[in-house]
Amino acid sequence: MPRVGMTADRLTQAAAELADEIGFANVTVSALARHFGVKDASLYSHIKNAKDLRARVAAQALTELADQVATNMAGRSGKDALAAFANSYRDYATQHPGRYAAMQQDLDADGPAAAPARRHADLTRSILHAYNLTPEAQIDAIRLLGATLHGYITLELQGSYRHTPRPSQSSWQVALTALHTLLTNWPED
Amino acid sequence: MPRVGMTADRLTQAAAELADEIGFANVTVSALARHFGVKDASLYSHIKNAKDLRARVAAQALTELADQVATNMAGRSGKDALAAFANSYRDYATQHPGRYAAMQQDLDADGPAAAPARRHADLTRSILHAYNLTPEAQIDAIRLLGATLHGYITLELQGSYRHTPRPSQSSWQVALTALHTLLTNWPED
DNA sequence: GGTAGTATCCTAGACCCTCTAGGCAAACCG
DNA sequence: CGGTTTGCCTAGAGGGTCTAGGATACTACC
Repeated sequence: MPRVGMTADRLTQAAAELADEIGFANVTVSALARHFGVKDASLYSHIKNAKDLRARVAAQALTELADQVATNMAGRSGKDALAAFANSYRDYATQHPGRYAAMQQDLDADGPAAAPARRHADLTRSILHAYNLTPEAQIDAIRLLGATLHGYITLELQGSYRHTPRPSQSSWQVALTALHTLLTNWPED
Repeated sequence: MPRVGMTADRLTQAAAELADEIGFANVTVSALARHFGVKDASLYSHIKNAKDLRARVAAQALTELADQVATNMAGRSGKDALAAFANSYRDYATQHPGRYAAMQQDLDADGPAAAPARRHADLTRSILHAYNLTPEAQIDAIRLLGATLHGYITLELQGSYRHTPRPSQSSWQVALTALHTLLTNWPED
């Protein structure tokens, strides 16, 4: 029995790729073992259990995405930063639907995904610097922004916009413009 | 062996209640059979398979929610209608998280949930009557509205807003006001 | 290069969930 | 009241999760 050379990281990477191919819900310990030509039980030396595997995939995806967001936002501010931020999310979700789905699970506050999740919160806040908001307005704005983008991407990925002639790209542009206008003229009270 | 008197509808109803109690993901044929004090195999005379069961729960939830939305929106228009619509969704999701999760699955276009899903599309469109939009703007508005509300509710339910002092209710009100303002002053082009 | 130790992968097996096939009996219906 | 339907059953195959414990490929040290 030659050793395959599995490590937690290689398993996570393979699981992430598998998620994009067959859907995150179908990423099982068994499927992953099959992919490596190995018995199920062998994986449990590297991962705690199935939930742990999924959390690792989520952590990896969150890190990748945060890197892309940070890169694309570099040197931009205001509307450009907003667009870069939003488009990074949407593009990532389109290119890696399985990984994006992985990020949506209930992830434990002490799991491997906790640290990268905080990075996302910071990146989101950084967009709002240009828009001079009071601390409370900032919280509302973050929530609204996150909700809108996440909601749009989820529904688009789910296929909700496919049965209407108008291209999703147009609606997306309109949404971004609307968010920018809203942030610029945030209701005082 | 006394007969329990299961029907597809009673199973669906019980599955919906179970979903709210233990989470939609944990609603299995086995769990449902246990709940009725019956063997797993017995359920398959009433439902096609596990997927069918879940689709039925989704259909039931969609119908219930559409009824509530329609009731709460009756006689209202403009901002009142928008608020009634949005709050109906949010309240339903809060009171019935399992059922709300059921609605988010990929549901086949020919499954039991197809008809109620169309009702929701119609109800959403009816909100926009008051806001005089061009046909294309209407599509963009529906998408943006749906995305924002769905995104907000999903994130709130997921607990994303629990670790910040500001009450979610305040942010929700701000979001509704912002949506109303946006719809009232929809960007011409 | 031999040997001791460790990490990797294995077999075996328990448990849960899904679903099919076929049997028996309760309920209904003429 | 006897026949048919239908509801629930047992039996069992197949797949996923996970633990315990055994065997072997590698590593490191003498």
